[in-house]
Amino acid sequence: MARMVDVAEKAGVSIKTVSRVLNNEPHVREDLRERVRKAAEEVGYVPSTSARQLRGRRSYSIHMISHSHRSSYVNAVQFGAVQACQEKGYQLMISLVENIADLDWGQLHAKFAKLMEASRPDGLLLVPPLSNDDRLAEVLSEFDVRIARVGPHDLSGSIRTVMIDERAAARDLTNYLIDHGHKSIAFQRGKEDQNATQERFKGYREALETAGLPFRPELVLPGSFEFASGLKAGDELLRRKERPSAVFAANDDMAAGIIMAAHRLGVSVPDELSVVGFDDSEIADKTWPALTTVRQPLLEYGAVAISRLIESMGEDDVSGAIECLDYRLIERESVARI
Amino acid sequence: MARMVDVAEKAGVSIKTVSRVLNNEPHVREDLRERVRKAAEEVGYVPSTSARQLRGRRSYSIHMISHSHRSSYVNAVQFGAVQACQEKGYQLMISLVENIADLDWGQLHAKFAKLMEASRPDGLLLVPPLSNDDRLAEVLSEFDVRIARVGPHDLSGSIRTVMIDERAAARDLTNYLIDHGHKSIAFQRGKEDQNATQERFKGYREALETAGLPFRPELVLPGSFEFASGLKAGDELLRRKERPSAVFAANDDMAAGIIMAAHRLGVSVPDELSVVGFDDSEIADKTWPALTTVRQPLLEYGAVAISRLIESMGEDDVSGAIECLDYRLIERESVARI
DNA sequence: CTGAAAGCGCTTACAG
DNA sequence: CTGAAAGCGCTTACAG
Repeated sequence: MARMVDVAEKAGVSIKTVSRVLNNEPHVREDLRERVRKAAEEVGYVPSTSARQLRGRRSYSIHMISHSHRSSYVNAVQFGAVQACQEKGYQLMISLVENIADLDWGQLHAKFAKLMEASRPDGLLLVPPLSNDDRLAEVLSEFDVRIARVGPHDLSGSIRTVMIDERAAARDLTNYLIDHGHKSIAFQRGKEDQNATQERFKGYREALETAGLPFRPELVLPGSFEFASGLKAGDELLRRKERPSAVFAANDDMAAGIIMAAHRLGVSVPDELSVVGFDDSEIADKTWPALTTVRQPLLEYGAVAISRLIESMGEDDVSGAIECLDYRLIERESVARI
Repeated sequence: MARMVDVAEKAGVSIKTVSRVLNNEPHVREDLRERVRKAAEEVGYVPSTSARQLRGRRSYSIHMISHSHRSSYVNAVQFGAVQACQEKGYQLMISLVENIADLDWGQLHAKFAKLMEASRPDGLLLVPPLSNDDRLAEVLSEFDVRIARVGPHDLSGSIRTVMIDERAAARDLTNYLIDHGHKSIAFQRGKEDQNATQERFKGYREALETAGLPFRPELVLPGSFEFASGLKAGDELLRRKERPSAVFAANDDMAAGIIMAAHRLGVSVPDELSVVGFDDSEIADKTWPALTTVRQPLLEYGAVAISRLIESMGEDDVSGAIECLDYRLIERESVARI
């Protein structure tokens, strides 16, 4: 393994000059710079991460904190994050932190203290539902790390956030149903402590209001973002005497559950019931009929959040800029014109 | 941040003694051991990973090499691996290596050389399809890392392997269909370069043979393990004049595709066509009807592979033990008795 | 059984 | 613009 001294020797300079060139620092003549780069290339130099970490007091790593592996949302964000990290010479580490609701403040603090001390990441990437947890945000503010989060947020807090305008997307999707002639549209909510639930619901209501359609509370169903809750809600809804002509489920998994409930009861989708979801997750094109939904740029979430995090490492700026990315309505086969 | 000297001072011993205690090395009196442990606890000592890495020439990290994030198989294995790593004080890093088939030997070697030099993992965890690539195995053997892989293998090579007996599982599943009265059973193959395809197919044939049923080549369909290939194969199969009463798809995603093809053509599942898959992946209980399949212990794959890898770090033993875990047949609603 | 010294490969702080 | 020295926090190799 080539070290810095080897490069320095080859180029006929001191190791400090090599360090300057390789870290893109100023105060090196251009010809020396060239010579060093060439020498590094020739000896096949790769910097030792552990030495940089030890002396530089930085870890060159970012920790993504996730609550579960059973989420295609999380996995897609992770993929984008891994790619961005690889490009910038950082490592992405994954930690699973389950059931934080069960921990009191002290336990939560201790858990993260241990995690931070063991790996000392330069940055943290939070994904839903952890990115929605105010208590967690408060705990983390006590540590010296940059944080970025992904997912919808109202409050312009002090944390860098990458998201889409979920309310606008939910409005668009509801309008799509209205444009197809639907006047009686049910809405299934997701978990109550997630901003996604609130934002998507607000978009739904706003679209109804703008179109002059009545909001009917009995058409709002509870949910948990899980497939099983869609199955249950669909079953309940479809056994009613008066059925809506369409359902907007707050995510695709629940929409898939509603579709399965319809199959079981012999209700034809979309002819007797139109269904739309949200996210465009794995299952969206594997239901029958395939789901009309909104695509979130999940890979981009990860990539953008990581990039901002790394860019901010040098700066003092800890302000919580919110970055809104583009979403897209994906038209498939689960909506009928009536 | 507490360092080793702080612990040593508190305990009234040298830092070498602290190092011995914390690394469970011999040659320390029990009372000193106790004193050091207590001191470490009191000052809240957490070892510096980078210092250990730098001096010890080990990274305390394991790299999981994966081809894609769009695989619930990979994600589940990863989850098990992360947990095992956390328990043993290791870090799991994730790298994505796409399209290695497009690279020649030199490029492949260069790609991995770069990856290994940048992060210097102590071990590598390979998952399908990368764990099936003989060329990759050859390239990796040139580096000084322990390797473990997950997934089916015939050959008792020189790489530690964690798997299930896929052939036996495929036999069981085929027998399940036969026991339900099916005599004409189609089989959809997966990707041809994966051992899973070969093993599952062999199990299917063996079961037919044992039951005295004829093997009919026209009932063997090509596939790629992807949902779309199931859709295509199902469509082709169901348009034939003579249809089998059951299909065994080499994984769940294809089985889900076949079910969708049936819905589209108005063929009732399972009444007119029974379908079984393999893996028990995310989609298996979200199809309609839900899939009868074989569950692989994916979390356990990750956990066991990581444990074996870490255990082997001290040893010289580089033999490629194969470890077979238990599988389980999951009965759902996609098979009819005829 | 215990410890003093050296050194892993870098970056920081300082000097010229 | 360039470099010699010190040191990050451990483990290795050696001595007693």
